[in-house]
Amino acid sequence: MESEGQGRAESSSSSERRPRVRRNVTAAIAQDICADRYPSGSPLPRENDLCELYGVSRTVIRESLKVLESKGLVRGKPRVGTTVCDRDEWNILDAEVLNWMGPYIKDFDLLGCILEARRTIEPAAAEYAAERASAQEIADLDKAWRQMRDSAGEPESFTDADLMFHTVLLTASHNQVFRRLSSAIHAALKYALHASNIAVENREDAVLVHGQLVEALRMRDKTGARECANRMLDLAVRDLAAAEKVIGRTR
Amino acid sequence: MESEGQGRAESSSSSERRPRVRRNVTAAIAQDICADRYPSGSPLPRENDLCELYGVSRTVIRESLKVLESKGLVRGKPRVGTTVCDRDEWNILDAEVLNWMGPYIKDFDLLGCILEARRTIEPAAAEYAAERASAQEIADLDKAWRQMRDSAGEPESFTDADLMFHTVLLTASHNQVFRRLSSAIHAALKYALHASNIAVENREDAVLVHGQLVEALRMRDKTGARECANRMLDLAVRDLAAAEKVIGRTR
DNA sequence: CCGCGATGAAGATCACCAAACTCACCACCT
DNA sequence: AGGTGGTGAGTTTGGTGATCTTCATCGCGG
Repeated sequence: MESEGQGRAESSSSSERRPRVRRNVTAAIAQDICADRYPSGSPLPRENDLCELYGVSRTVIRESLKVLESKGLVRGKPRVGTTVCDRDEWNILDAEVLNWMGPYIKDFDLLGCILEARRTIEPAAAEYAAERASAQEIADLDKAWRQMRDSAGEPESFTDADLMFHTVLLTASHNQVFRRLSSAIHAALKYALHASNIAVENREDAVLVHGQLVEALRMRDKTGARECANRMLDLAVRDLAAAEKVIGRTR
Repeated sequence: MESEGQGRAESSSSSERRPRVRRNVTAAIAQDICADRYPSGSPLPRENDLCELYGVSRTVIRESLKVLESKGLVRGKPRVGTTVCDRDEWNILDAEVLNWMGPYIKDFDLLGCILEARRTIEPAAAEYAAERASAQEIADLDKAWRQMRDSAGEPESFTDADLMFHTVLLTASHNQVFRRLSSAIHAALKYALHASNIAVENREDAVLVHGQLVEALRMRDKTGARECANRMLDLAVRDLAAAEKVIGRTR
């Protein structure tokens, strides 16, 4: 109607083509939920209000809510409204959810759980990878490792390489469950590693162990791979603890 | 033959009396995809055609497609069409997806992967459960175990109890990732156990090991719990192999 | 061979209708 | 007279269909 605000003709001209209005709206609502703007257990505004709040039509809002519902973030009951689900009903194994939560993960509890899971899963994945990884995958791991080695002093690059390393490792396990888990954990890892890299300055030991793991995979040494993964995770535990201390002190 | 298959009506919540047309449509499309009616990599019919195929309006179709897209089953490109994603892009860690796939899991590869993952995860979860399980959770496990013990000859009841047992076990680990995984694996397990219970007649050993696990948890015996879980999974491996042989012969 | 427009399909909005849940009000019973 | 219970209006989500916009694609013509 009158107030528009819905960039109709001008906004689509040159700057950003946005065929994805809905995607942004979904993310926006999700992030508002993650940021506790809409606290757990309480109702969301009415759909019509959400339309105005986010400046889109009700159809878009509804599609977004359906997606959010399918990921367990909210539960829409027929004529009573949409309420935010409790955090442990969220599908935290979904990459998108984790991405939305990422910046707002305040409790180290979740990061701890993920680390615990990694501690369980990655050694096994490394072992499977030792017998199943393709040459290409080993090469990718090696490439990621070299990037880690060469990017001392560049936390950005280091984190990227680290992420790549773990993603490829899980993929190389050739287990569909682990593979999927990797894409989910990727998101959480991004923030955990970021925190770690802030807190920990000395990454040489991590580089060393990662390199040994690649070597073990190359040798198809299952037990060696498992041990390397274990040592890698020992370091991760240490780093998370350090990060927790730093972050905890900061706030 | 062609339609329905919808009969398995949500074992989850009790008063599930939501009219929910869209939910059914989403499931219908998803199951058609899982049944390879729309093969991987090929385009879905146009949205307007889907409207007629499933007898609903375009809005409902679109909401369904958005949900499906958010779970990685399909990928909608702006003005090109919606295509079915490759199977390994599907979010198989999503309970709904697994439920849709369930009846159509034809490759024992996925079941094998899940079993592999369980072999990795459940012993660790058992160990964590040994130190963290609440009295209530142990009681629930005990209850599930007794139901297993007492339902010899009733595969239905036995499977239910078995499912309950593993779900509670994962929950009792008090690790959010495992917990979430449990609700996902639950769906797959349902079909795997069903197959196993058909193929294997003697469940006494399974009952025995499950009982020992409960006992270990009660004693807070971490290594004992881990060992029991390992033995449990040895049986599961055996059972899946047996099931594979039987099913493989059947078709 | 290149560009230009026609075509077509998805993205997005709007205006409805339908169903059912809420709540307040009012009548009826104790 | 006061509490209980039914009823009806209003509200809110579920669902439909028409309409407009925006581009990707393809074929035609310069």
